[in-house]
Amino acid sequence: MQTDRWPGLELRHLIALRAIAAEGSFGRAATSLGYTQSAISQQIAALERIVGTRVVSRPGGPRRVSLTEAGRVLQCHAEGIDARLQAAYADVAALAAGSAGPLRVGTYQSVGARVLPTLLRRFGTAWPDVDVSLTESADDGELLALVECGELDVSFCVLPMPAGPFEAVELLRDPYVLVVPAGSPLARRVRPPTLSELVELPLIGYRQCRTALKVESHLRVAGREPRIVFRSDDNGTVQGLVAAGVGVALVPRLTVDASDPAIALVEPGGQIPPRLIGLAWHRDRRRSPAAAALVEEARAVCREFEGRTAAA
Amino acid sequence: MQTDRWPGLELRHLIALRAIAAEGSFGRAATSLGYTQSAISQQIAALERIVGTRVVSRPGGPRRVSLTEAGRVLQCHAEGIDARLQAAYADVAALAAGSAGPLRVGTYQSVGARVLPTLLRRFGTAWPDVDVSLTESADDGELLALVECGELDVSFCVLPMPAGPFEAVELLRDPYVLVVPAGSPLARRVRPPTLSELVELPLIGYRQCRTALKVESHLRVAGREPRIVFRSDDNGTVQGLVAAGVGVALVPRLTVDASDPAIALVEPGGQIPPRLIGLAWHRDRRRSPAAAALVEEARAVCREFEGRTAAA
DNA sequence: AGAGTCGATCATGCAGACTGATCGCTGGCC
DNA sequence: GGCCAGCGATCAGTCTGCATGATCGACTCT
Repeated sequence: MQTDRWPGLELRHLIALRAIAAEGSFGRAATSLGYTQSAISQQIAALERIVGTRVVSRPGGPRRVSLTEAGRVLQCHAEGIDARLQAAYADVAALAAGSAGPLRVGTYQSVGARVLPTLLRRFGTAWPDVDVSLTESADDGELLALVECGELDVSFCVLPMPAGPFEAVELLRDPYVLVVPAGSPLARRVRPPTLSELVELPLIGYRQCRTALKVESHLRVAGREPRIVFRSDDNGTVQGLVAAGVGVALVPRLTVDASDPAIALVEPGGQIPPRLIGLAWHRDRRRSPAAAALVEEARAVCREFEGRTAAA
Repeated sequence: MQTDRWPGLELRHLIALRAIAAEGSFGRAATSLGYTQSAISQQIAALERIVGTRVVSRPGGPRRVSLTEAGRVLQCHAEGIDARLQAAYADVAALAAGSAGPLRVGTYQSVGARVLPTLLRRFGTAWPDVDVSLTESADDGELLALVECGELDVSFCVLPMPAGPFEAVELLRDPYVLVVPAGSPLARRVRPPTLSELVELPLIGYRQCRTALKVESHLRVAGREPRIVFRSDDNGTVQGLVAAGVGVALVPRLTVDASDPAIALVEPGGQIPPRLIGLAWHRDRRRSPAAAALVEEARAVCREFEGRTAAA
């Protein structure tokens, strides 16, 4: 343990450092932690004595203090340690709940509608004791944040992931399709529309989805700004707007309910890279047998799913 | 910080837990930490009060204590936190040393002889202030352990790496070649020798190299046990033994000094996957500009190197 | 049954963490 | 230019709480 390098270092020192970084002042950090300014002053003094370097630069006078470079490095590691403690807490809590404990899964609409039903049904028969709880969000970054702080055990996500203490497996490649009204002339076309044709169309887009931004910037490569006539994060709404003739939508196939007679799907021409859907978990957390089984089951379900759509 | 989940938790509790896991007894853990048994007893009691679960199972009587499952989970996270603290220490120490500080690089013989000279020469002219110190080992696991505890900044390694808090880039693919004595009939063969022919030959192997084991098990697939007539970890020795006619050696091309007139190189037939050489660093440590530059320079050097050998 | 080993517990002593008050410094304001 | 407000450093005092040492109870092995 750190015994041999930084004897005397305590978590409370790192907590104080972090509070100072957040508040920009010893006094405010103190009140935010329920201490007095004097206590914080002494804690930082102790910390600096331990690490042997100044970690907070005090400009003097009524100016905000800031971390030195060493302080910033230290704070970064403090965040990592904090994350690890959160993971430990989540693990111990999960262990205390036992195998009957909840398995908390993050998901979003498209995955939820297509692969989750099958997955949950199969998993439920294999692990009847585990009760799965779902958390849905339109933005997978939000879900990953919950995974990071231990409030979710696994979560669907779009690959590549933002940086963080995560591990993930790729589940399936979800190609983009163009959703058009059923009667549209586009639906009868033989040649797929090119990227530059796509840019000309009135598009219905998402509001805050990370993948949607990527697709739009992809369209932008064609030279012109895509014309987004409406934004919604609800797949049903997007599809309904297309059916109503408001515009067309370039969306991952999984988000589409293909049985809707009011719309038709068109393969877009330009090579738009498919959306990669994965299943992610906390790198540093213990993988419970149930969670591991869920991941395996999800892979199996998605393999079948891809096989089916490829055959169709 | 953990303030909000486990108030009162201190590093010393985790240290005590770890000592108990290592020693198997409160008393021995106490003496190993310089405490009394009573103190350890109270620390574990406090820890269990904080996390809300028993973390050490005390069988009673003169039997070894052991960690409960929760305890083991906690200890695993404690190791991670310890590693993070070591990384923090290394980072702060490196920062204190300034840009003139040492850049400690782990390497092994073959890389050292072929790519390091060029790399160091170029890096030295670009970063004259940085003094690079080298640590050599025949086993890259040893080097990675030094990276993990912060005593090396970057290290060459063979991919895929053992698990650990590492990141790495692939530098080059190093194909295996068969080293035979210069006069050997093998050197004049047109068709490359097959795997099953290789197994028949007297082989000179390595002693403790992780990659060597992989190659030998690869040969074993051919059905028969390869006949290792001698083992050495020194590339020069291996090559000398081949030259002396003791046997032949199946080694990565980088380890061979091709200018030696006493030996000849033969392309082996069976598809032996090439050795992948990478450069690894600690995932959680700050990448100093010098270290990042070294990595980039190494990639450049190896790209050229591969181009040259591919052309030859 | 007795000896020996181990952890739990209790009273005690003490280090060190926090408090509250005070001082010195700096920048902004009149 | 002088005053004031805000900030951190410092110091003495208090008190929490950690470690100590002795003792007790539990258990195993002989």
